[in-house]
Amino acid sequence: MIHPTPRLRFAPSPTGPLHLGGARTAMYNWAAARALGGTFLLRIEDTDQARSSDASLQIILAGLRWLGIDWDEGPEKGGAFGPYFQMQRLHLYRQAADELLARGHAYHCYCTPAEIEAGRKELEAQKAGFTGYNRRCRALSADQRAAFEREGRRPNVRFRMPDARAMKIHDLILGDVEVNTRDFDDWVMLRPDGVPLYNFACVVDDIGMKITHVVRGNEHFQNGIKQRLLFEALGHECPLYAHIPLILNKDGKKLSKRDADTNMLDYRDKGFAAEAVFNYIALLGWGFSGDRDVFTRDEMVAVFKIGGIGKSGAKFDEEKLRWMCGEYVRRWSPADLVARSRPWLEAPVTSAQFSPQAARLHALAAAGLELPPVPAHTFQFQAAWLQNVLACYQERVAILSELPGKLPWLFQQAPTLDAAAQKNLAKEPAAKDWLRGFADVLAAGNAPPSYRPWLPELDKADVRKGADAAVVLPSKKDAPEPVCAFDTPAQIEAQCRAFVERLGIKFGNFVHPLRAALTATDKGPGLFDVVFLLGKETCIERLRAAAL
RNA sequence: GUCCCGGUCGUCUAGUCCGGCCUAGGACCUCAGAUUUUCAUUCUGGUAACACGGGUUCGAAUCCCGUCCGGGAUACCA
Repeated sequence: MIHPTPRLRFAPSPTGPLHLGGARTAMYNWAAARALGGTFLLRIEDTDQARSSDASLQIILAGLRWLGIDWDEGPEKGGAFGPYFQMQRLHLYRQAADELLARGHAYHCYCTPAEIEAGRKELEAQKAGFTGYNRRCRALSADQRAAFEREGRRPNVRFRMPDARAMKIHDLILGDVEVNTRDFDDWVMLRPDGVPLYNFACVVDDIGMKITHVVRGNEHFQNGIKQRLLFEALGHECPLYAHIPLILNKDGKKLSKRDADTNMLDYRDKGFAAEAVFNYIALLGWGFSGDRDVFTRDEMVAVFKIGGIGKSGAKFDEEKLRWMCGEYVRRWSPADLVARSRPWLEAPVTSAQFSPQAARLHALAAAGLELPPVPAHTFQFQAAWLQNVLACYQERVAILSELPGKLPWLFQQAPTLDAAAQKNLAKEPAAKDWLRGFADVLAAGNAPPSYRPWLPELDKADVRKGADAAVVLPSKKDAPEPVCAFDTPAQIEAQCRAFVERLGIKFGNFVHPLRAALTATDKGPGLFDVVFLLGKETCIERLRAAAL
């Protein structure tokens, strides 16, 4: 047999957002298609008309795009095997159903839901192992059918399952599994209105779209049995199946579409990096190697094999996702860091659509935080300074939404001291004198000029006079001393140590009130990077204010 | 009820197919220490698992059987 071009699909139903499990299924299909050099397509299973919506579709597509899962055929793309929406393929299902009806693989069923339920109850009462549809309409005479029709009953079409056929099937992940058709229903293929149900539409489309590998959640394993039989009845070879274990929630149960916090876009809106989320999800049931957890999409594709997916369910661990995000944030170039942080920092823009800015507002409001106003022109006219600022936070942030809450000391004229800062300021009785003294040291020194985002008249010129271009922050221990027209952090530190020595106090004792006065908190970048970023005038002002 | 699947540190996993290199490796979390002007990063080290019981074998996390536990399916949802 000539091996056909691998074709894999992700077939979501637009009845809710893209959740974790769906994202992972899409990812594994995508990775397998890329690894096999095949085609990855998207098919929209919108036959549940009551619950499908265009809004859900858009959210699903946005989620996939955000994760970097691109498709070769499907919505917005087209392709030679379309249409890719099942509701646009109804004629194909009708045609296949007629064929099956004619060949005796399917039959019309006139039972009402109540009758089906009654039949099931009866089987239960008999303590029958199988308690599905009682197959009453399997052998209806022409007269019986006509009578039902006269009653106004509209039939659906059921698939005639083989009576008791032992099947040995192979699954790429589960291996060989033995099942018996007696444990399965004569399932409904087509509703009376001609809209197909999942198993039927799925197979007709997998045939029509020449799908070669099906990777999907384990909840579809039994459907796979029905589908194999349908392929056979239709005279086609079935694709290779791979049923992957479910992602479990904290309670160890199947993740539900209705778990709001599993919407992929929520992770985007909370500030998680897309690559990190991708990387983390890939790890839920699959291992890159015995000793590496962080890898790129390309690296994944290079080694991905469907059979390498694990068999047991995985619980989602947000702690590890968080760590993963930090790993990615720390790998970004300074320019990337600025670009990716921007939506979380910049003053909100008006937009009818979703914007990360809007999400940021929510996040901040929820945390009870004041907005860190980073004016748009700061990005434009103080780019070097801002880059230094953010670089100082690169290893202090894992999720971008955490960033704004850390920056008020740089963007407010008089940031409010938090409890820790107040404590550090009050600890040493002489602290105020020290601070006043250090203000004088700075006044005599040559620290860079201050940039003050809070001033109404914002200077669009380079108020920093090139200081940030000359000194790359954060300061590193063994880095060569930069050439700068102003005092560098290292030089400021030297001045500080000399000052402390003159005073005859311990450096460690001085540093805490100094940080408190300057940053209004007890955390943050290196102290002398802080002085450098704040600039001469602002530092002197804050030190003298704190000394009052 | 019936059918199917699964079960290695708290969590994600490597090892299982082709028994010995496994006194079970890595990562997250956690704890201790180092570095240090805070926080963070980084580094070092520690705690922590083969669900249980029987086999087979010189030898089992790996093969077989049973038990228990967990999950999925059993829709005119997908």
